[in-house]
Amino acid sequence: MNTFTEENYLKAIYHLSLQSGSVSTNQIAASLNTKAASVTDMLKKLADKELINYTKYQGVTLTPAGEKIAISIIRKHRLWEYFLVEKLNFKWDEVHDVAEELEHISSKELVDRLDDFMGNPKYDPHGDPIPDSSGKFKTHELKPVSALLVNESGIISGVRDHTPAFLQYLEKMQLTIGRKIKVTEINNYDHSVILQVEDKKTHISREVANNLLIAL
Amino acid sequence: MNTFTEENYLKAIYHLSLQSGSVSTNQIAASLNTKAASVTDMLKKLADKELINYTKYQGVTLTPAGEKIAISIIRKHRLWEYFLVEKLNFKWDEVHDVAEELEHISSKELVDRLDDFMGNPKYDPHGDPIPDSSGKFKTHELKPVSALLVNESGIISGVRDHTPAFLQYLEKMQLTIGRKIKVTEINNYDHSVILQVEDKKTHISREVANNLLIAL
DNA sequence: AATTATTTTTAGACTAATCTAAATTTTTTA
DNA sequence: TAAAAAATTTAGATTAGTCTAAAAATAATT
Repeated sequence: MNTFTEENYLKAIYHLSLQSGSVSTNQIAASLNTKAASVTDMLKKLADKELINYTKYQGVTLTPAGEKIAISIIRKHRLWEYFLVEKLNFKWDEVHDVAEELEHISSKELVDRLDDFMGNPKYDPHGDPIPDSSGKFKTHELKPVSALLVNESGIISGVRDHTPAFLQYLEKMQLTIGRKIKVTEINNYDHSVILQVEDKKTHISREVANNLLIAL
Repeated sequence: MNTFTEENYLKAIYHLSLQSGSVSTNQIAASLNTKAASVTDMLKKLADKELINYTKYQGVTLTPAGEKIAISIIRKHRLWEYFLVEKLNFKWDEVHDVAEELEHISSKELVDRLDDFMGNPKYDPHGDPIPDSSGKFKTHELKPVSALLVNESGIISGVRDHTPAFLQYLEKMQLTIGRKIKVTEINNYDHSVILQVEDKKTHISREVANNLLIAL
């Protein structure tokens, strides 16, 4: 088995890889709030265990074994988030930290049973896909609201920013997963957007429009 | 906050205290599968944090602060066991190790909501009482089946041995929590006991009778 | 009460994860 | 392409938890 710390490194590398391919020491350090020197030490250890491909100064990628572990942690994280929101009535902005702890519970049996108990959900409360027991999941194609033109519409299906502040703002604006929205106007000075949400209009900034994702 | 290890020491000391009052270094070492030297080191640390009363060579007791933590860990352990059995269909002999991990999840909010979600159960799957949110719980008076005389009866309400082997044996014999039993015969050579359980008779050894607890 | 046996503590060492500061390598830029 | 800047690694320490072996204290027994 791996330590919590090793799991957190693998997860961080996985998430960073999705954007940059190969991941740098500093990227990992920033993402884990630690120092580059600490990262280097851990990279050596993970390389020894053949969970990452690492050559000095060249950045890292996950090996298949490392990716498998990363995905299993993400599966646990997202299933627990779903549980917290759907069964224990947590709000979607309150679950992250608790799920960060729960994701390290090792029992595969537990996670698979939890999955069944909840009816095998496909997406977590933030719209992120939940890997199945074998690690497979859909990478759905989402795009930011800011990519829509006037009169185009879509269904809110994810967020690019998971911070409580952003999630609380969306909640207040009723911009939650599953809602249908339509762009009625785009301000071409500040790129802010006016949306038709159900029966009322909502004005959001460019930044919010960039971080709110929709499926067409 | 405290580390997992500290929590495990406090829990062990709590359980051992119930029987012996003051707890010795060797008792703790045996209970945690560690060495006496390691225990001494940890006792110093816990004493520094004022979670235990410790004087060299004299054994330890928990301070009120230490006891509060121990009980909160036990609350979590038992609630998770209840969850695993009642919601996720684990068997009562399968839950201990998973609960040993889950009990260290720190969020009090999580535990209290879990408690409510399950309808605030009073006993865990092995019949042990679940402390409430403030740490209070009934210490019910149980006695072993071996203390019953012929023709006396009672309701199975707890076990003194929590090992999977014992629990599986009880399951097989249908000697599970809530069942009513009556002693029909006691063999005065080996002290084995013949029980009436529902509509059939079951023969159990003295050892089993010692570890099976009933409420009158 | 003296000696033996047991228990407990201390001393010193090891691993995992972290850090700061210095050294090295890579990248950028003039 | 050489010098400066940025990124990364190494060296050497630190903390938490553990261990073995030896020393010290307590308990048991003759």
